Amino acid sequence: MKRVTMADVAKAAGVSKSTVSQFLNKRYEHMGEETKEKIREAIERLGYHPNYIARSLKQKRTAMIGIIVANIMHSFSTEISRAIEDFCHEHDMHAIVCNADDDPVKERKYIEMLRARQVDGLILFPTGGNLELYKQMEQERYPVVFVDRKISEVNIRTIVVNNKEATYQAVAHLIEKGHRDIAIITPPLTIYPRIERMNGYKQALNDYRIPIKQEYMISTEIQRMISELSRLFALPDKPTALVAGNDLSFFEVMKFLKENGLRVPNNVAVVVFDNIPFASFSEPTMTTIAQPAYAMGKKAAELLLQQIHHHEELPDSNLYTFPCTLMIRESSSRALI
Amino acid sequence: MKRVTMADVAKAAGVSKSTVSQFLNKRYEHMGEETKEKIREAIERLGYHPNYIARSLKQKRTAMIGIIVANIMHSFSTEISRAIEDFCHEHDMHAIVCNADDDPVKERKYIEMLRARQVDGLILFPTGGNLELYKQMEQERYPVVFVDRKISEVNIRTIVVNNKEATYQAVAHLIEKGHRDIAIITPPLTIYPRIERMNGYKQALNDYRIPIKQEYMISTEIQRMISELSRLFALPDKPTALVAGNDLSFFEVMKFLKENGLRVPNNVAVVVFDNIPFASFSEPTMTTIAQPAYAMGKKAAELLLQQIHHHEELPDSNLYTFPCTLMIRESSSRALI
DNA sequence: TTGTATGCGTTATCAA
DNA sequence: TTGATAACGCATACAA
Repeated sequence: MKRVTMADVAKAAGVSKSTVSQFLNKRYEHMGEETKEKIREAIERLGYHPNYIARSLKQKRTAMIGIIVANIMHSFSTEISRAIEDFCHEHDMHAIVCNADDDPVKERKYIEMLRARQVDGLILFPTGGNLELYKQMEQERYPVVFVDRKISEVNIRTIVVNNKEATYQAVAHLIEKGHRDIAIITPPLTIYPRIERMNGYKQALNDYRIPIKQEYMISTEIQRMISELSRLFALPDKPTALVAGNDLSFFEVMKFLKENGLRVPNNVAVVVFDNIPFASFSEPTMTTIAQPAYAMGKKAAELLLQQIHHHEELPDSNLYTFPCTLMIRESSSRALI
Repeated sequence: MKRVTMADVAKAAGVSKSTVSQFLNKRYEHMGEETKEKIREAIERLGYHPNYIARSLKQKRTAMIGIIVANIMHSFSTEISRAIEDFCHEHDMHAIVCNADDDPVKERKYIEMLRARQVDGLILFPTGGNLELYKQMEQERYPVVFVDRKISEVNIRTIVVNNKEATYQAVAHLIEKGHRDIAIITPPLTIYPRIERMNGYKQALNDYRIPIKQEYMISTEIQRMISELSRLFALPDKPTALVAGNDLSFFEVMKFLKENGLRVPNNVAVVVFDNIPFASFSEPTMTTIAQPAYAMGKKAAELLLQQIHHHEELPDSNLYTFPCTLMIRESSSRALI
């Protein structure tokens, strides 16, 4: 398995390495037809394939970008990654996807690993736990785009959705269907979008003059959700509607309801913040707050490649907010009388 | 953003490049404590980070492997990828995931791209459309593991499941519940596992002396499934049970049933070949033929890293068959009287 | 214990 | 139009 190099090709074709290099880079404007043919033949005969590692070393670019997602188990993450990959593909770039599991230590490790591998830029779902590192990249003008979470301490282009407004709209929808006992369940309020979603929930209740009850707001680890839900539904004034703060919370909710023989929407209405692949054909169909993940990923890739290729200055605003769509389906459509 | 190199560190610390290199590779058995300290300090002060590209060029290894999956939209693919990544992670390797979309042209392109990037090995869901390329890798002894599909023309380690037996078992289960009109729907029979599943279906019917009907066996593009299902359920002897050959087919089946007001399992029993994330809490819960995807991915990674690190010879048998588990749930449990 | 010299496979600069 | 030659940043054999 000894690799054949450019030098081998050059020797076989009876020309110099530089000529072969020219040929490979399609810079054969003034190259003798006969020379080209010799090289072509030698490449074919030896089965030569260029070594991108060597090229990258010389050119100081790898044509690769890194993606560090918060949690690969969220379909939101995979959908965004897919969009980024598609965009990269169209621009002769490649993407390496890493999973930080919402852990700042892993995040740091991956940022360092990817930069050591000389990726040309980074798309990051920031945990928020590596401020100095973010700042360092900012001041080095290393190409970076943040997705899903705003980090106010740094000035880095960021793609987010209108978490607060979208949740507000969903809660308003439930209220208009007659619900007043509306609970919300999210993972711990450690990151920006979860806080914003919770704020949207509170704002809606406020605006509709419905008192906020602490016991209706659950923010806890996925593993503890089922037990918290038991507590919630043991209350004398149990909720008639439930907002799941993301897809993983929603799965826990569904497991809980199933186990306890609670029917949707008859016993409780459900709305979930996230795209659920089977929402449109589950029984019942599920009302979702759909994030435009594909468009967001595409935009992130676009912004990153812009930085990589044109070294552009940051515009005045570096926050790109995408609107969500409330997809009203059966799980929340039954009016409460 | 000018990179700081080992030479910079050496100069700043007042030592030579090689000493710094020794230090970085933890070969400081006989290194002066004072020298170490100087180097440590210089690295810290300059913010030096090693360049893995340069290191890879020299060492002729990148500590990266490539994964080329058939179709990233299958949860099977993502689950396997995740297992491979986890295993790599434990062994200080990294994985690049590419999506061939079951297209031999894309597959070839990715194989060439990944090898040009000098990945140390490849895990491949082979399309079957690049035999010469597979053979070439085999004879070059380039580390490769195949997953999901057996390619009989080459002698490459391959991880598969017992497609035929598992499908047989699922169909037998339906028969024992009283079904005799059992249909099966799969994507086109272009690849090994789909053919095997279909064979398992036929074998079961044969063994139970149930005549095989051509019109009960649908193998077509995802986009055309809904219309084929319409045809199927317009038959005078419409089926009472349906086997979905994979997750994407299953989604089409569910969409179709929903649109046509057909209930599971009352109007039709359903079994699906693939892990469905929500199978255990959907309404009804879904009977699945569960593939041990995580274990398969782990094994694939293990076999690959073995080849990479130990250049081992192929054992007598290069086929690793994993058994599936029939998870009987509500969608198929109602006995037909 | 540390330094010098050389090479990894490519591209870029400049001559010829 | 093509060819020497010097980088790119690191690792390593060998010398000091």
